[in-house]
Amino acid sequence: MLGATASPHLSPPYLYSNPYSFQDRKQFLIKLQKCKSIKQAAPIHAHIIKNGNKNDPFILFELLRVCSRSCSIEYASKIFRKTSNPNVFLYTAFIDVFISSGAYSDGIRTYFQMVRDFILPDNYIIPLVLKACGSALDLNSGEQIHCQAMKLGLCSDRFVRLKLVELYGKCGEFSDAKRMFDEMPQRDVVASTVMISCYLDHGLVRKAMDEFWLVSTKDNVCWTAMIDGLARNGEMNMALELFREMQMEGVKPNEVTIVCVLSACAQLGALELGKWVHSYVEKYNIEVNHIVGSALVNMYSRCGDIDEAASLFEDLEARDVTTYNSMIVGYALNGKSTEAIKIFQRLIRDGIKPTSITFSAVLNACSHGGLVDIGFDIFESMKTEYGIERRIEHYGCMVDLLGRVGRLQEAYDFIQRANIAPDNIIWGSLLSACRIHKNFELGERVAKILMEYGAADSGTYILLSNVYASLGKFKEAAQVRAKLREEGVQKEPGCSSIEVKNEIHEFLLGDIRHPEREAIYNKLKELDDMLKSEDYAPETDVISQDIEEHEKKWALSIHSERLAICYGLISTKPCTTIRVVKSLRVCNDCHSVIKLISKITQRRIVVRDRNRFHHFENGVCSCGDYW
DNA sequence: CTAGGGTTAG
Repeated sequence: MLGATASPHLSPPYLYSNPYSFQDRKQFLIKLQKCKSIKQAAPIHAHIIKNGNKNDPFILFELLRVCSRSCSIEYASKIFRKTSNPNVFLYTAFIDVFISSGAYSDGIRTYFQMVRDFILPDNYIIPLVLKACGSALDLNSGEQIHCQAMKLGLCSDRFVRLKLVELYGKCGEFSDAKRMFDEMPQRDVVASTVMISCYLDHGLVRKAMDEFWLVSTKDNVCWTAMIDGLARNGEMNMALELFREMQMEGVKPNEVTIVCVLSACAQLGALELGKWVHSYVEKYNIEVNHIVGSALVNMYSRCGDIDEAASLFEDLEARDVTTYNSMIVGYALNGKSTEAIKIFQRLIRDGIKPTSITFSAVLNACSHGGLVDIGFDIFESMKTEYGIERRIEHYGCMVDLLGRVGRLQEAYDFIQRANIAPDNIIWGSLLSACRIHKNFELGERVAKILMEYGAADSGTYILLSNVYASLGKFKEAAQVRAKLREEGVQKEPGCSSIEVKNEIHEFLLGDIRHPEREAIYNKLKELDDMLKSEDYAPETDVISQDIEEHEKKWALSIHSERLAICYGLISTKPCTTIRVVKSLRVCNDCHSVIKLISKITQRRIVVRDRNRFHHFENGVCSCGDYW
């Protein structure tokens, strides 16, 4: 490899003629086992070659293991290509390099190559490649390997079975998965966890739960898988409930559990519970590695406590690019554009390589802050300075940025000029800008482009119908709504939630399920009357046109965020901040009303919508009325 | 003399 073998006087004629070689060989093996990266291994490798051990299969095996740890496919391929007659061990190690780098199909291909070369698979390599088939959702290869395992009599092996369950489960073949699972001699917690995770991956929450309760000794991984899966399926409250139950059962959460629970808190905006989890981390000495650190920063910023997020970020011992990303996203979400850019600059100064996500975050911050020039500088630098491919979401940020400051025609030209095919999100954001800046001519042009797409989501349709409504073109607005219905695009129900005394209360449009509904609606009425004296006129144009005007007003005032705020007003102490999380974007009318409510009640109201935070204080919103 | 469970943030 390094050309050292060319000089015969450097290599002994026989492999172990050097009396020190045996000793050296053992040392090499030990040293390689300790290597975390190929960089650390390179000098040892050079030494190995000089010493004449370079064809030793055990040494080669350890070298390939190092490649696995540092995802060095190229280095591994070079080594492997030079081995003559690789055995099943070397194949296993080599394939593992592909799989741990995420190159599943290359791993699977190499396995079939091995079989063609008449090397018999063993009970180690079969589970390895089955795992790859599962991860790549390659059912076809998986079934072939299943057959081979049967012919070789390996199907009774516990690990083979585990991976068969995983393969079929991940591919959604639940009857096969269940059969593999049930045929296992004793159902163990690991196999159950695999089944549960697979159900949850496919949204089968009920089935996962049933299986979960059947596990007699649930360990923390099993609990974690269930908690995380619930959160991923939008069952945030159930996830947190299970977390409490886990502790009552005396099962100690690990780092992963903490990360999953923090993520659920972040999504829910459950600040109090998030804080509690944070104190739990400190109390039980759970290691704040960079993943836990990022999750904490993320939780605080998504719960609207950006100051706490920032001070935590400063105190972290382990920071990597994702930690920085979380902080940038946090500042952007909370409307602190300059701070976001400062973190970005610090990241660069600290010599960390930014990722595609870093740029989405920082460009998003520029867009929220209307920082056009800085935004374009950073956008340009992506390719020229950092060699990162600019993707559709980055172009989207730029369109957003131009749109926000009202440079609509430029935004349109930018889309036309971009060497990337615009999607409906990009057109949608321009459409939204046209509506806010009341450029209906361009708005309609964009609307027509969007209609041609056909594949628009419910948000796009609603935006479109709102533009028509604003133009007074009610017939077209109605047509869009009709099209929405006829194409079966589900309008996602808006849901707002508020955390009061460690409990999350959820409200839908016009919700009357809450036990304190009467007090809530009384408050709503009371505020409504006060608003009248504040010269407030509802913006009913955002409501579909097939209902009466007075009904429209009512439809607006029972928007979920108002119900949540009213509940906050009656259930929390005066002067405390009210924090509400909404699943959709805040509508224009609610935005103006909440501004007024913050003024009338002298409360700080923090609303997180689908895209960002609105910090309302004394009649003003941090978003500057553009979102 | 070589090796293998299930659950992590944006």
